[in-house]
Amino acid sequence: MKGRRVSAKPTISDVAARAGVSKGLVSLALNDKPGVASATRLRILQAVEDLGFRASHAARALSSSKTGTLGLVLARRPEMLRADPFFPPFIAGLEQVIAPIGMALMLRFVSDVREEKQAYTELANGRVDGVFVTDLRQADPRPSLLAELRLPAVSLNRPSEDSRIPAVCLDDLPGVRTALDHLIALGHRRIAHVGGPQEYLHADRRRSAWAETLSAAGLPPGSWVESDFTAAGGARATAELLDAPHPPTAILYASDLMAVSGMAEAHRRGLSVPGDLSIVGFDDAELSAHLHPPLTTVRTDAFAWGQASASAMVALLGGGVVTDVQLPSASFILRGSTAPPP
Amino acid sequence: MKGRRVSAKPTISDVAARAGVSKGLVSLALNDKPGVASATRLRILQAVEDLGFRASHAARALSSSKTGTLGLVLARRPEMLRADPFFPPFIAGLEQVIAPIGMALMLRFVSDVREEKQAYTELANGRVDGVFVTDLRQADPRPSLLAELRLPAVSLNRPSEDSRIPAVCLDDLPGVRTALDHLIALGHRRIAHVGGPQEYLHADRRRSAWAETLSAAGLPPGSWVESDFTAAGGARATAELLDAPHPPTAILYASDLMAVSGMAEAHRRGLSVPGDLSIVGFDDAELSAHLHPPLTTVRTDAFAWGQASASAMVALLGGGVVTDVQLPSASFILRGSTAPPP
DNA sequence: TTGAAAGCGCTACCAC
DNA sequence: GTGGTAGCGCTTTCAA
Repeated sequence: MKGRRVSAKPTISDVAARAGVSKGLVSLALNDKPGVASATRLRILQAVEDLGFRASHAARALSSSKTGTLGLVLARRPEMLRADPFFPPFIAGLEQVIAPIGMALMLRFVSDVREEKQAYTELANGRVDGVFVTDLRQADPRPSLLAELRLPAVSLNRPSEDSRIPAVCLDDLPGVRTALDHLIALGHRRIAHVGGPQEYLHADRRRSAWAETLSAAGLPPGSWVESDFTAAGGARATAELLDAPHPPTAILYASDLMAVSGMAEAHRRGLSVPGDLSIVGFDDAELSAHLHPPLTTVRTDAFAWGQASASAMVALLGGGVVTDVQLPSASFILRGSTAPPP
Repeated sequence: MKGRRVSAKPTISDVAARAGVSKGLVSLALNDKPGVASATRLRILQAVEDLGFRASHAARALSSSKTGTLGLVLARRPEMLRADPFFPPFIAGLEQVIAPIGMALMLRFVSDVREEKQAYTELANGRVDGVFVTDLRQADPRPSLLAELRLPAVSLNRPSEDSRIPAVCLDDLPGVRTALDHLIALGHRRIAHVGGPQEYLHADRRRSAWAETLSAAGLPPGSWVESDFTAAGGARATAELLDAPHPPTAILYASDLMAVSGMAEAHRRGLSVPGDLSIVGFDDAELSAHLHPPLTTVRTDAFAWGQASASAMVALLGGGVVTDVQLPSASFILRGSTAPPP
């Protein structure tokens, strides 16, 4: 027999039949579109309720060519991802704005550029409506790839090259400048830097802000080493800096993780922090405020960044003209790991 | 005119036309199904290549009722998520097995049980083919919800209640037992515990393993406090333990994050670690090996857990009979934060 | 305001 | 082996 199978999910046709209207009307009512008499609308909504109807995403995606999902592809080595304090709150911020409007996030982890390209290509193929571009790199291939793929995108900060991708910007510089000004005011003259891979725009920018602030203050160029955002890397870089003939009295790190392992390296050498060596991190990780001494650092609001990025994406997909958004800059968090030089 | 629009994505019909065959055959060829002459198959593949054709996910999902996506919903407070060392490698493990077969992961963050239920309900509605159930809780509502939703699932460890959900199990106990045996062998008699929220099965199990091992060794019950997996919580719990009339000489924590902030709390009180207080964490976070002293801890292979979970899911969706999988147990990592009691 | 019907781009079934 | 055709469950015209 052709009757309603016992436990099959109700379809829009079932709703239409029960409400005594056509499928088309049900569709209009469900999507809050105009042109449905309110009595009819009520009847339809009642039928939806009675049947426990929920529209199929797949069907909706096919006929409207909107998936209701957004993509985030993360290209990083596992160790770098492991302790990254940025993405959890960033994603939470995204979710806070997209979940209420029925959208969801698709996540991809990739380990090299080839996989990355493939991931975007697959996502562009009817899996997502748009993607967030994070961790901008030098000569980043993604803006042009995404343009080619015609995949809407929102980027975190502005890519170096021109592109039509709207950007949600958050300036790290004020935070690191304030940190350095504080160190300089304390009397430090040899302030070193442990940076992230300079391939990343943000790592490069933090390093140049450091260099420029030193120079603006009339100090000689400081020493620095390019590290990799891992704990091991931070310790190694710190050792290298401390082994130099004229070791620094303060070190600015591009991440809290590296700063903390750098602090441990200093302790291992019998140096006290901040007595013998001042340390400034970057990120304000969950742990940082609870260390001994608590870590002086620079904070970036990843949650707000997520919210703003998601809002920009929603506006973009809605066909709006999206202009760049500027978020409050990174801020300096003064805690206990900085003091006058010995 | 009705011709091919200049830049529209090619469809399966375009491929069929170019190869001079029917859509059905193209579908068979694309999905490696039998019944296509190899010469024909070659011709089809060539046409696919020429046109740069990629099958639409939405269309495939609708007609096959398989989305090719898997869901992961994380219900936790933002602070707990922020520094969680488990999910990044777990997700990387999932990706390693699902990405090569064209599947992707959909992520949802929710903050309470109501949102959680809604998230699963939405995912069940044609957004994913199955979900991973993590962070099992006491009287967890999810097994029955998922059964009701008829949403295939794989859980990490076995829910307390009976359920047909296949589980991928990893036993924490051996790791914590070995850790305690080590402490006991060192001469410790007052070994305290800072646990996670006991609502979580894994937190509860770690606590009972601690209690049982003490008792099995003939020691009196130790003191413990229920904390929340945050750095602040770990420090607070440690202070409470240390303020007691007979403070412990060693503390076993349910997470590295709590252990590290506990260590800082000890330092703040002028206690040396491990001289005055021995500390054992749980997780082996990225930072832990690079602390001073390096943290003795218990390690769980989250990446392997992800791989195994994904494999179980693939088998489950493939219609196979999936039996529980047992992974190697958590292992004890002896480093520098443990020593004989003062 | 409403109904009927034509797709969206695939998969799957049934003939030949 | 292969071609035709009927859906999958929606959205979106176009008439009425």
